[in-house]
Amino acid sequence: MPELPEVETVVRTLRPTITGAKIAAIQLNRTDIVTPANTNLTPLLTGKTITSIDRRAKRIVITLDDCNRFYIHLGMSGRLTLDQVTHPTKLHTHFIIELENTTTQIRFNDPRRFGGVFWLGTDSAEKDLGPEPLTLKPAHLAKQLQHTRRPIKAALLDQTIIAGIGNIYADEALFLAKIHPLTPANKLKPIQISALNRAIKQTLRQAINFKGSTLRDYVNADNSPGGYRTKHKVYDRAGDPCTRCRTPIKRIVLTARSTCFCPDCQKR
DNA sequence: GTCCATGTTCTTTA
DNA sequence: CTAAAGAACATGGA
Repeated sequence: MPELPEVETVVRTLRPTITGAKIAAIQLNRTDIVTPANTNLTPLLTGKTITSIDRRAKRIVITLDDCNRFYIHLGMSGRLTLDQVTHPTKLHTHFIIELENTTTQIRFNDPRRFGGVFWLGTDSAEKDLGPEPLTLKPAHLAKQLQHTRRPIKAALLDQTIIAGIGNIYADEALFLAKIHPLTPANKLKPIQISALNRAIKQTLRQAINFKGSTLRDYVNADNSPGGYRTKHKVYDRAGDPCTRCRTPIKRIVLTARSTCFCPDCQKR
Protein backbone atom coordinates (compact mmCIF):
# COMPACT_ATOMS: atom_id res chain seq x y z
CA MET A 1 0.00 0.00 0.00
CA PRO A 2 1.29 3.08 1.33
CA GLU A 3 4.37 4.76 0.09
CA LEU A 4 5.82 8.11 1.05
CA PRO A 5 2.92 10.27 -0.24
CA GLU A 6 0.27 8.19 1.52
CA VAL A 7 2.20 8.14 4.79
CA GLU A 8 2.86 11.89 4.55
CA THR A 9 -0.86 12.47 3.98
CA VAL A 10 -1.83 10.44 7.05
CA VAL A 11 0.71 12.26 9.21
CA ARG A 12 -0.46 15.70 8.07
CA THR A 13 -4.07 14.77 8.74
CA LEU A 14 -3.39 13.39 12.21
CA ARG A 15 -0.97 16.11 13.33
CA PRO A 16 -3.38 18.93 14.30
CA THR A 17 -5.56 16.61 16.36
CA ILE A 18 -3.04 14.48 18.18
CA THR A 19 -0.15 16.86 18.82
CA GLY A 20 -0.33 17.69 22.51
CA ALA A 21 -3.01 15.08 23.16
CA LYS A 22 -2.72 12.89 26.24
CA ILE A 23 -3.10 9.14 25.90
CA ALA A 24 -5.89 8.01 28.21
CA ALA A 25 -5.56 4.30 27.48
CA ILE A 26 -4.62 1.87 24.78
CA GLN A 27 -6.18 -1.32 23.49
CA LEU A 28 -3.89 -3.94 21.97
CA ASN A 29 -5.92 -6.72 20.43
CA ARG A 30 -2.97 -8.63 18.99
CA THR A 31 0.42 -8.61 20.65
CA ASP A 32 2.19 -10.10 17.62
CA ILE A 33 2.05 -6.78 15.74
CA VAL A 34 4.46 -5.21 18.24
CA THR A 35 8.23 -5.17 17.77
CA PRO A 36 10.32 -5.95 19.76
CA ALA A 37 8.26 -8.97 20.75
CA ASN A 38 6.92 -8.94 24.30
CA THR A 39 7.04 -5.16 24.60
CA ASN A 40 4.34 -4.14 27.06
CA LEU A 41 3.01 -0.91 25.55
CA THR A 42 0.44 -0.17 28.24
CA PRO A 43 2.77 1.33 30.87
CA LEU A 44 4.90 2.95 28.17
CA LEU A 45 2.00 4.86 26.62
CA THR A 46 -0.73 5.34 29.22
CA GLY A 47 -0.79 8.87 30.63
CA LYS A 48 1.87 10.12 28.22
CA THR A 49 1.35 13.17 26.03
CA ILE A 50 2.09 13.06 22.31
CA THR A 51 4.69 15.72 21.57
CA SER A 52 4.92 15.25 17.83
CA ILE A 53 4.04 13.04 14.88
CA ASP A 54 6.38 12.91 11.91
CA ARG A 55 7.13 10.86 8.84
CA ARG A 56 10.48 9.21 8.16
CA ALA A 57 10.42 7.22 4.91
CA LYS A 58 7.25 5.13 5.26
CA ARG A 59 7.37 5.22 9.06
CA ILE A 60 4.90 7.20 11.16
CA VAL A 61 6.97 8.33 14.12
CA ILE A 62 5.23 9.40 17.33
CA THR A 63 7.27 11.08 20.06
CA LEU A 64 6.08 11.29 23.67
CA ASP A 65 6.66 13.89 26.37
CA ASP A 66 9.11 11.53 28.13
CA CYS A 67 11.22 11.58 24.92
CA ASN A 68 10.45 7.96 24.12
CA ARG A 69 9.10 7.22 20.67
CA PHE A 70 7.62 4.52 18.53
CA TYR A 71 6.63 4.20 14.92
CA ILE A 72 3.81 2.61 13.04
CA HIS A 73 4.40 1.01 9.66
CA LEU A 74 1.36 0.46 7.48
CA GLY A 75 2.85 -2.45 5.52
CA MET A 76 0.66 -3.35 2.55
CA SER A 77 -2.86 -3.04 3.95
CA GLY A 78 -2.49 -0.92 7.08
CA ARG A 79 -4.71 2.02 7.98
CA LEU A 80 -4.21 4.56 10.73
CA THR A 81 -7.44 6.45 11.22
CA LEU A 82 -9.00 8.94 13.57
CA ASP A 83 -12.47 7.64 14.37
CA GLN A 84 -15.29 8.61 16.66
CA VAL A 85 -15.26 6.37 19.73
CA THR A 86 -18.88 5.52 18.98
CA HIS A 87 -18.04 4.40 15.45
CA PRO A 88 -18.12 0.58 15.07
CA THR A 89 -14.67 -1.02 15.07
CA LYS A 90 -13.72 -2.77 11.84
CA LEU A 91 -12.41 -6.33 11.70
CA HIS A 92 -8.60 -6.48 11.97
CA THR A 93 -8.33 -3.41 14.19
CA HIS A 94 -5.30 -4.44 16.22
CA PHE A 95 -4.35 -1.33 18.17
CA ILE A 96 -6.32 1.63 19.50
CA ILE A 97 -5.00 4.76 21.19
CA GLU A 98 -7.64 6.46 23.31
CA LEU A 99 -7.09 10.19 23.80
CA GLU A 100 -8.21 12.30 26.72
CA ASN A 101 -10.80 15.03 26.24
CA THR A 102 -11.82 14.02 22.74
CA THR A 103 -14.56 11.92 21.18
CA THR A 104 -12.08 10.42 18.72
CA GLN A 105 -9.45 7.72 18.94
CA ILE A 106 -6.57 6.54 16.76
CA ARG A 107 -7.12 3.09 15.24
CA PHE A 108 -4.57 0.86 13.54
CA ASN A 109 -6.23 -1.65 11.21
CA ASP A 110 -4.22 -4.08 9.10
CA PRO A 111 -5.78 -7.25 7.62
CA ARG A 112 -2.55 -8.66 6.20
CA ARG A 113 -0.47 -7.70 9.23
CA PHE A 114 2.64 -6.80 7.24
CA GLY A 115 2.60 -3.58 9.20
CA GLY A 116 2.98 -3.10 12.92
CA VAL A 117 3.95 -1.01 15.92
CA PHE A 118 7.67 -0.61 16.52
CA TRP A 119 8.81 0.60 19.92
CA LEU A 120 11.99 2.71 19.76
CA GLY A 121 12.42 4.06 23.28
CA THR A 122 15.05 6.76 22.87
CA ASP A 123 16.48 5.20 19.71
CA SER A 124 16.07 7.09 16.45
CA ALA A 125 13.83 5.95 13.62
CA GLU A 126 16.76 5.98 11.19
CA LYS A 127 17.81 2.33 11.30
CA ASP A 128 18.40 0.78 7.85
CA LEU A 129 17.06 3.83 6.01
CA GLY A 130 18.63 5.71 3.13
CA PRO A 131 18.10 9.43 2.47
CA GLU A 132 14.73 11.15 2.10
CA PRO A 133 13.93 11.64 -1.60
CA LEU A 134 12.26 15.06 -1.27
CA THR A 135 15.44 16.72 -0.05
CA LEU A 136 17.97 14.57 -1.88
CA LYS A 137 20.59 16.23 -4.07
CA PRO A 138 21.59 14.64 -7.39
CA ALA A 139 25.18 14.09 -6.30
CA HIS A 140 23.98 12.15 -3.27
CA LEU A 141 21.61 10.05 -5.38
CA ALA A 142 24.51 9.29 -7.73
CA LYS A 143 26.59 8.19 -4.77
CA GLN A 144 23.80 5.93 -3.53
CA LEU A 145 23.46 4.25 -6.94
CA GLN A 146 27.06 3.92 -8.06
CA HIS A 147 27.82 0.71 -6.20
CA THR A 148 24.99 -1.47 -7.44
CA ARG A 149 24.50 -3.13 -10.79
CA ARG A 150 20.91 -4.04 -10.00
CA PRO A 151 18.16 -2.65 -12.24
CA ILE A 152 17.35 0.95 -11.31
CA LYS A 153 13.78 -0.08 -10.48
CA ALA A 154 15.06 -2.58 -7.88
CA ALA A 155 17.45 0.01 -6.46
CA LEU A 156 14.64 2.55 -6.04
CA LEU A 157 12.67 -0.01 -4.01
CA ASP A 158 15.65 -0.67 -1.72
CA GLN A 159 14.94 1.44 1.37
CA THR A 160 18.62 1.49 2.34
CA ILE A 161 19.49 3.23 -0.97
CA ILE A 162 16.62 5.74 -0.97
CA ALA A 163 13.80 5.63 1.56
CA GLY A 164 10.09 6.04 0.95
CA ILE A 165 9.56 5.00 -2.66
CA GLY A 166 7.49 1.90 -3.43
CA ASN A 167 6.27 0.09 -6.50
CA ILE A 168 3.88 2.76 -7.79
CA TYR A 169 6.12 5.81 -7.51
CA ALA A 170 9.24 3.99 -8.71
CA ASP A 171 7.44 3.23 -11.99
CA GLU A 172 5.97 6.72 -12.23
CA ALA A 173 9.29 8.46 -11.56
CA LEU A 174 11.15 6.29 -14.09
CA PHE A 175 8.55 7.15 -16.73
CA LEU A 176 8.86 10.85 -16.02
CA ALA A 177 12.66 10.59 -16.22
CA LYS A 178 12.41 8.47 -19.41
CA ILE A 179 14.60 5.73 -17.96
CA HIS A 180 14.10 2.03 -18.69
CA PRO A 181 13.46 0.15 -15.41
CA LEU A 182 16.04 -2.54 -16.23
CA THR A 183 18.90 -0.07 -16.67
CA PRO A 184 21.69 -1.04 -14.27
CA ALA A 185 21.77 1.57 -11.51
CA ASN A 186 25.50 2.17 -11.86
CA LYS A 187 25.21 2.72 -15.60
CA LEU A 188 23.04 5.81 -15.38
CA LYS A 189 24.68 8.91 -16.77
CA PRO A 190 24.87 12.06 -14.62
CA ILE A 191 22.20 13.73 -16.73
CA GLN A 192 19.91 10.76 -16.17
CA ILE A 193 20.56 10.83 -12.43
CA SER A 194 19.60 14.51 -12.35
CA ALA A 195 16.47 13.83 -14.38
CA LEU A 196 15.56 10.94 -12.10
CA ASN A 197 16.11 13.03 -8.99
CA ARG A 198 13.81 15.72 -10.35
CA ALA A 199 11.26 13.15 -11.48
CA ILE A 200 11.15 11.50 -8.05
CA LYS A 201 10.54 14.83 -6.32
CA GLN A 202 7.91 15.93 -8.82
CA THR A 203 6.06 12.61 -8.68
CA LEU A 204 6.03 12.45 -4.90
CA ARG A 205 5.00 16.09 -4.49
CA GLN A 206 2.14 15.76 -6.95
CA ALA A 207 0.99 12.56 -5.26
CA ILE A 208 1.03 14.31 -1.88
CA ASN A 209 -1.05 17.15 -3.37
CA PHE A 210 -3.65 14.56 -4.39
CA LYS A 211 -3.41 12.85 -0.98
CA GLY A 212 -1.87 9.66 -2.34
CA SER A 213 -3.04 6.74 -4.47
CA THR A 214 -5.74 4.33 -3.37
CA LEU A 215 -5.63 0.94 -5.10
CA ARG A 216 -7.64 -1.04 -2.62
CA ASP A 217 -6.84 -0.60 1.06
CA TYR A 218 -5.27 2.79 1.56
CA VAL A 219 -7.27 5.57 3.13
CA ASN A 220 -6.25 8.82 4.77
CA ALA A 221 -6.63 9.22 8.54
CA ASP A 222 -10.11 10.64 7.91
CA ASN A 223 -11.03 7.45 6.00
CA SER A 224 -11.05 9.21 2.61
CA PRO A 225 -9.28 7.61 -0.37
CA GLY A 226 -6.39 9.26 -2.19
CA GLY A 227 -6.98 10.98 -5.52
CA TYR A 228 -3.75 10.31 -7.40
CA ARG A 229 -4.57 6.97 -8.94
CA THR A 230 -6.23 8.47 -12.00
CA LYS A 231 -3.06 10.51 -12.56
CA HIS A 232 -0.82 7.46 -12.95
CA LYS A 233 0.99 7.47 -16.29
CA VAL A 234 2.18 3.84 -16.26
CA TYR A 235 1.40 2.01 -13.01
CA ASP A 236 -1.45 -0.49 -13.52
CA ARG A 237 -1.92 0.80 -17.09
CA ALA A 238 -0.49 -2.20 -18.98
CA GLY A 239 -1.90 -2.26 -22.52
CA ASP A 240 -3.26 1.28 -22.29
CA PRO A 241 -1.75 3.91 -24.58
CA CYS A 242 1.15 5.97 -23.29
CA THR A 243 -0.01 9.48 -22.45
CA ARG A 244 2.97 10.89 -24.38
CA CYS A 245 3.27 8.68 -27.49
CA ARG A 246 0.24 6.35 -27.50
CA THR A 247 2.45 3.22 -27.51
CA PRO A 248 0.84 0.53 -25.33
CA ILE A 249 2.28 0.46 -21.81
CA LYS A 250 4.24 -2.72 -21.16
CA ARG A 251 4.21 -4.81 -17.99
CA ILE A 252 7.14 -6.98 -16.92
CA VAL A 253 7.91 -8.76 -13.66
CA LEU A 254 11.04 -7.56 -11.88
CA THR A 255 12.07 -8.98 -8.51
CA ALA A 256 8.60 -10.49 -8.26
CA ARG A 257 6.96 -7.07 -8.63
CA SER A 258 4.93 -5.85 -11.56
CA THR A 259 6.74 -3.11 -13.40
CA CYS A 260 5.00 -0.91 -15.95
CA PHE A 261 6.72 1.36 -18.43
CA CYS A 262 6.49 2.78 -21.94
CA PRO A 263 8.81 0.79 -24.24
CA ASP A 264 9.04 3.78 -26.58
CA CYS A 265 9.61 6.63 -24.10
CA GLN A 266 11.84 4.57 -21.82
CA LYS A 267 14.43 2.96 -24.06
CA ARG A 268 17.38 1.02 -22.72
C1' DG B 1 -9.89 -23.69 -6.84
C1' DT B 2 -6.30 -19.79 -9.17
C1' DC B 3 -3.62 -15.55 -9.31
C1' DC B 4 -2.48 -11.09 -7.70
C1' DA B 5 -1.77 -7.10 -4.55
C1' DT B 6 0.93 -0.23 -2.39
C1' DG B 7 6.18 -3.99 1.83
C1' DT B 8 9.93 -5.91 4.48
C1' DT B 9 13.02 -9.41 6.04
C1' DC B 10 15.16 -13.69 6.15
C1' DT B 11 17.28 -17.39 3.36
C1' DT B 12 19.39 -19.21 -0.61
C1' DT B 13 22.11 -18.81 -4.65
C1' DA B 14 25.74 -17.10 -7.58
C1' DC C 1 33.34 -12.88 1.53
C1' DT C 2 29.37 -9.94 -0.85
C1' DA C 3 25.58 -8.92 -3.99
C1' DA C 4 21.46 -10.26 -5.79
C1' DA C 5 17.63 -13.23 -6.35
C1' DG C 6 14.00 -15.82 -4.14
C1' DA C 7 10.84 -17.19 -0.54
C1' DA C 8 8.08 -16.15 3.16
C1' DC C 9 4.83 -13.63 5.81
C1' DA C 10 -1.38 -13.10 5.90
C1' DT C 11 -5.65 -11.73 3.98
C1' DG C 12 -9.01 -10.73 0.61
C1' DG C 13 -10.69 -9.57 -3.99
C1' DA C 14 -11.15 -10.68 -8.91
